[in-house]
Amino acid sequence: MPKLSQTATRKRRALPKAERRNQLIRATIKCIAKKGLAATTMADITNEADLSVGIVNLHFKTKEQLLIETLRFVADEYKEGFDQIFANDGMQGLEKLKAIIDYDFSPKIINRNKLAVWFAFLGEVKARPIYQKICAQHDDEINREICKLFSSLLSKNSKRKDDFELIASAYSALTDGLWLDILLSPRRSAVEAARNAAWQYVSGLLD
Amino acid sequence: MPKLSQTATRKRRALPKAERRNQLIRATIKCIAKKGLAATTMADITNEADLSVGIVNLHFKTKEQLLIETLRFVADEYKEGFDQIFANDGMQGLEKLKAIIDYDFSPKIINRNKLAVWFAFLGEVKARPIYQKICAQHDDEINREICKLFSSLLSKNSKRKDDFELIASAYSALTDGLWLDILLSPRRSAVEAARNAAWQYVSGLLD
Amino acid sequence: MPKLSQTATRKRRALPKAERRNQLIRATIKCIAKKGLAATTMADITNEADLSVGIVNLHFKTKEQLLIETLRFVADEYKEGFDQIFANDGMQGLEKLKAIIDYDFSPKIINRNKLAVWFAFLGEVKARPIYQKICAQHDDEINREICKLFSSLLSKNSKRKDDFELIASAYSALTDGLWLDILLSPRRSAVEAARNAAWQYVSGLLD
Amino acid sequence: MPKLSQTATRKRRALPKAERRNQLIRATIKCIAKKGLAATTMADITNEADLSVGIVNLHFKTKEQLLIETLRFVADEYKEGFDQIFANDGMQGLEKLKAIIDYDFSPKIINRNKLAVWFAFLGEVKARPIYQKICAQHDDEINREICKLFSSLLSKNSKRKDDFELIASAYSALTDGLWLDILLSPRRSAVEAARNAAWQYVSGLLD
DNA sequence: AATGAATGAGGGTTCATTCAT
DNA sequence: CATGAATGAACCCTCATTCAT
Repeated sequence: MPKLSQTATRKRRALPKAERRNQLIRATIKCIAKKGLAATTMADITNEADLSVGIVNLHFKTKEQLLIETLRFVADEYKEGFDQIFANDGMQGLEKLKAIIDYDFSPKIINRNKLAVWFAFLGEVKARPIYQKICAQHDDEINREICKLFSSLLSKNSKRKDDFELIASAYSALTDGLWLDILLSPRRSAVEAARNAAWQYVSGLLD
Repeated sequence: MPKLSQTATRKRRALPKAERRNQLIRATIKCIAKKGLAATTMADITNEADLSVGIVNLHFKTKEQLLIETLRFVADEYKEGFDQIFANDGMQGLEKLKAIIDYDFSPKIINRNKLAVWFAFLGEVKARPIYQKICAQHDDEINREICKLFSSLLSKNSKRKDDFELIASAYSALTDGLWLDILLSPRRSAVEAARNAAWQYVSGLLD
Repeated sequence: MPKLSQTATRKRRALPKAERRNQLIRATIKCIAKKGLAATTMADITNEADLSVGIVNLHFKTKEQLLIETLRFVADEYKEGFDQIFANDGMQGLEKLKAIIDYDFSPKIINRNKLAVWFAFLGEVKARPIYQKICAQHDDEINREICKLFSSLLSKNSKRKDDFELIASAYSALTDGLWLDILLSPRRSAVEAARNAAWQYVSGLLD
Repeated sequence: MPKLSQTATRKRRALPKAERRNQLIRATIKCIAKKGLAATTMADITNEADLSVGIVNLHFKTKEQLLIETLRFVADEYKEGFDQIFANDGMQGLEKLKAIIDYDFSPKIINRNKLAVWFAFLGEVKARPIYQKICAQHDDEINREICKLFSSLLSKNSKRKDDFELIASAYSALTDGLWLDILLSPRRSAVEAARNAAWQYVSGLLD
C-alpha cells in the first residue's frame, strides 16, 4: 500500500484517447531511434512526449504493449502506402513496379528514425516471436502482391517466366538490404543510389 | 599407490586467458540468440558458460566491452572466411564470385544464432556508433573487394561496365536482405532459395 | 536493459545464508510492529537491518516470500516452545496445563512486536489463503494436544467429561482473545491479569 | 404525451450525501474482505460501488478518512445492537447475558465480511493509533456494561463475587477469540459451537 | 454532484559491478 | 584466477489524488 496523502499535481490536459496513443507512439519512435530499443526507458518516452510517467500505463497496459503497438504502427504505415499503389488500377505492370520503387525510397519511407525503429525490432525478432508475427503479417501480403506483379511482368519472358517467385523474393530482399545500407551509411547520395540499384535490378530482368 | 579418485576441485582450473574469453563470447552469442540483446544479462551469460558472475569483469572490463568483443568476434569470423576466398589466387572472376556465394550461404555463415546476433547488433547501430564502426570497418574492405571483382567481371560487358559500383552495392544489399529473410522465416528451403536468388542475380548480370 | 557502467559499492560483508535470512526476518518483524503490515516497505526492512535494498531479493525471491517466511518464523517459534512443554513427560495433567499458561503469558511470547506481527497477518487471512494455511498448520496440532490434555483432565469429571472438545476450543479462543487484549491495551498489569483470567477459567472447570 | 422512454443519464443522479457515503463504505467493507486492507485500492472500491474514482475525494477527504469511517461504521453498528439490549429494561441478569451471547453470534454480527474487516483493522492497531482509539472508545463502554452485568450476576456467589472484573475481561476475550476462530475456520458448525462455548463458560461461572 | 484522464511520488524488483574469500 | 554475496542506481509500474469538463 503506498503512502497515503500525496502531493498535488501540476499540469493538466485531456485529449481523445487515440490522439494520446499516437503522441506516445511517436515519442517512442523518436526515442528508439535516438537511444536504441534496449536503452529506451518509459521515462525517456514520456519525457519526449512531455507527459507524466504514469500516462503510458493508462493508454497501454505495459511497456511491452507500447513497443508492440509502435512496431505495428510503423508496419501499418508502410503497408498503407503500399496498398494505395496496388489498389490503383490506373497503373499497370512496370508502371506499378516503378511506383513501388519510388515509394520504397521516398522520404516518407526513407526516414532514418523509422528505419532505425524497423531494424531495431527486426534485431529482436528471434527472441520475441510476437515481433516476428507482426512483421510476417504484412510481409506475406506484400510478398503475394509482388509475386503477382512479377508473374505478369515476366509472363512474356520465356527465359524467366517460371522464376517469378524467386525474383520476387530477391526483389524484396534487395529492398531490405538497401534500407539497411541507408541506415548504416547515411550519405546523402545513398538513397538515390539505392533507388537506382533497385531499378537497375528490375530493368535488368525485363530486357 | 596413489588414490585413483581425486577430490573434486571447487575452483575451476585456470584456463588460458584467450580460451576463457572465447568461452564467454560463445555463451554471449547463444544468449543473445535466445533472449535478445536487450534481455540478455550477465547472469544469463555466465550461467550459460557455467561460470561465476564475477568472471566477466576479470576478462572484459564491462558488459559493454563483452558485447563489443562479441560483435567483433562474429564480424571477424565472417571476414576471415571471406578473406581466405579472396586470397586464393587459384580462383578467378566468376569462379571466385561463385565461391563467395557458396560461402555466404554455407552452414558456417547461415547459423541462426549468429544471424540473430548480427542483426541484433545492427538494430542498435543508429544508437551506438561503436557498433556501427565495427561493422563499417569490415564492410568497407569487403565492398572494395566485391567492387574489384565486379569491375573485372563486367569489364567486357559494354552495357554494364560502368555500373560495377552500383552492382556491387546491390549484390551486398541482396545478400544482407536474404540473410534477414532467412532469420525471419526459418523454412528449411529458405537457404537454398536464397543462394539461388543470389546466383540468379549474378548470372543475370553476366549474360 | 539498465544503463551500463554503474557506480562503485561502499560496504562489504558476507554471512552464512541462514544468518542473513534471520537478520532480515527480525528486521521485518520490527518494521511490521512499528509501521504495520500494509505500510512496511522493502526499504524500511533493509534500512532496519542496515543492509542494501537489493539483498532481500537475493535471500527471498519476493517481498511476499519474505512476509510468508516471517509469519512462519513467528508461528514456528511459538510452536517450538509449546512442543517442548508437551514433550516433557515429567509433567502431567494440570501441571502441564499450568506450564502452558505460564508459557503463553511469558515474556517470550508476550512481546508486543511479535503479537503485532501475529495479528497483522491474521488480519489479512481472509484475503490471503496462504497466511491462513500457515496459521492453520500449527493450530491443528496444538488444538489436538490441548484436546488430549483436557480430555484426560476432565475424565473424572462426570459433568464435563464429554465437553472436552468444546472446552479446548474455548481455552484456545480465550488465549487468543487475551493476547489481542494485551496488544490493544498495553497496560503493565494486563499480562498478569490475562494470566490470571486464563488460570481462573481453567481452575473453574476443574472444581 | 411525453415520451415514455427516457434517454440514459450519463451522470448519475445526485444522491443524498449520507447515502453515497454509505454506499462507499459498504463497498469498502466488501473490498477489504475480498482483497485485504493492504491490497484494497480506491479504484477497487469505486469499481465495487460502480462509481467513478473521483467521487471518494468528494465525500471523504482522503482514503485514510474513508478507512477510518469504515472502521467506525462497523464499530458503531455493533455497539448499536449491543446498546439496544442493554437499554432493554425488560431483561435482567442472566437473561440479558443470554441475549448478548445470542447477539454476538447472530448472523448480523457473524458475517465473515465484517469479521474480516474488523480483524483487518485490529491487525494494524499497533501501527495506527487512530484505529486503536476508535476501537477503544466502544470497548470501554461495552466493558463497563459487561462488568456491571457480571457484578450483579455474581453478587450472590461468595466465591467469585470479587472477580467480576477479571471475569468480564475473560468473557470479552473469549468472545473475541471465538470470532477470530470463526474467521479463520469457516466451518458451518463453528458458529454454533462458538455460541455453545461462550454459553458454557458463562453457565460454568454461575453454578 | 459526478466523471475519469492526467499526474508523479513511491513502491518492488533487477542486475552490472565490486571485492572479501 | 575464480567465486558469489552484497550493493544501490535505475528500471517499470501502481495508485491516491487532482481538476477540467
